[in-house]
Amino acid sequence: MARILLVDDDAQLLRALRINLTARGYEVITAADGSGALTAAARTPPDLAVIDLGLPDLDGVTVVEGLRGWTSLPVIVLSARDAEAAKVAALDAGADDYVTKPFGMDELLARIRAALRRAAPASLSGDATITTAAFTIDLAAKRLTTAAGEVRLTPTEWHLLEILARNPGKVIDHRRLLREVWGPAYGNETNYLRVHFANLRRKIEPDPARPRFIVTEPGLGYRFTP
Amino acid sequence: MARILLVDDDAQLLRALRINLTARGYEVITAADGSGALTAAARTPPDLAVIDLGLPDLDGVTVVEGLRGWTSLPVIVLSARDAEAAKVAALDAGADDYVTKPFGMDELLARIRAALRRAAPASLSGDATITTAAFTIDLAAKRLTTAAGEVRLTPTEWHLLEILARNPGKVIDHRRLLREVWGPAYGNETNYLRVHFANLRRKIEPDPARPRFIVTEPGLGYRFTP
DNA sequence: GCGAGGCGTCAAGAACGCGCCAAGACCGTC
DNA sequence: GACGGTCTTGGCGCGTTCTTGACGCCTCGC
Repeated sequence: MARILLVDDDAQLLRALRINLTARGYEVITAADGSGALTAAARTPPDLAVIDLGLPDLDGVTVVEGLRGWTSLPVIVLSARDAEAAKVAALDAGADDYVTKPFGMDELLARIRAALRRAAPASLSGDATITTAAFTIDLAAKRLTTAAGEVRLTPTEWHLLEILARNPGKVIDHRRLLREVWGPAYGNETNYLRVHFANLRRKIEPDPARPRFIVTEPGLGYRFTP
Repeated sequence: MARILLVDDDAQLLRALRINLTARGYEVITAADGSGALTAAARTPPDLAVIDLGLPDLDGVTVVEGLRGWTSLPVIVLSARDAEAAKVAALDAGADDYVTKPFGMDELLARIRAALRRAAPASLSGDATITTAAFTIDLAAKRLTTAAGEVRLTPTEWHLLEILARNPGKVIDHRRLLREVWGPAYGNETNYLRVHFANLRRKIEPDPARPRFIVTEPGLGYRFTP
């Protein structure tokens, strides 16, 4: 089920939330401060984040902005204050929802459900299979079959192919590819892309020397053309 | 701009909301009861709906379910009651957000912005295309097609064209073009512009010697005329 | 009429981005 | 501890793109 990142410096509350969420089948990872939250999100990207505004190191709004730089996962902000200005700032920074402490657990759970429900179609986007003249991608099952049979891809190769396949015809930035696959700290290591796309092409392109589906747009990025 | 459907039986509140929203550039349609809301939404589909829970005819939750049957537009529910059960019911019925009366106008506006921002990529996707008599620019996919077929542009050519195309009809300063493409340290190297615009014109103008779409404004800058 | 500045054009060298190869580092499994 | 798979890192060659300088044309002001 969905993985949720909890960020709060109140150990009590963190524990209560973790118990409630795991009891309902969510996978929970936690962080006690802002920088910890950002690294945790980069290491094991969650499907949703619940972030307290009053963190010991960074402002909650800063954390939201840090996440929004490279991912569009839903963010629910918690806050002890009822200040309207803080709500507006957090929402405009990219947060999806705002819950004021003290809150009822059922309400938070309902808001989490609502946020995940909204995000679901975007990430799973309808048919989870994409077919081209040379191969078929089953995104849900993580399977790729060519005329010659099934092809095994490494995790990184999947990640790259998935991003391209979800935006068919569009050029995807070097930076965006690096950030989404390797984390927000990356952005200039284009050699990573060169190597992994070379491997990917060798596995799925009929003629890897003259790629037809994974096209390079020099200086811009890569494009998937079905 | 975005069209918003307001549903409330309190004429006072309806008026206040309408004034605030139209002042910010939203198009507003209103309904005073549930059935009116459903027919209004069907006739002129809004981009977002704000629905009061306590309506004279139908329950607000019923209205949300009625909308969810055929559209996925974002719904924000208003309610005078602070009952948690009602919040949970509304959110699980498909509402995206829940605001308890009395609420601050700024907060509601921020929540509307957040909901619209979330919905934007799904409904606008691929809308970033500009068409002229000679070619069409797809900014999202970084594609430019003329009558003769697709044309490949270099990164700098894209950058320059994009700036002009996003401000159609407006003259863009030499300095601004240089700063946006080459960085803040540049500002006087107008020869760069001459060379790259010459290349660009050779690729996209029907008669590069007599440019029709990328016009030079001597001493000022360049202008894009669709 | 004449000079100055702005612009378009061209061509050559420099710089860059990309594909490719191969060796080393890392990690979990047996 | 050996092993296979995967990811990182560095280097090389090639083609493209960018930069740079030079030249001629046009317009405008004197």
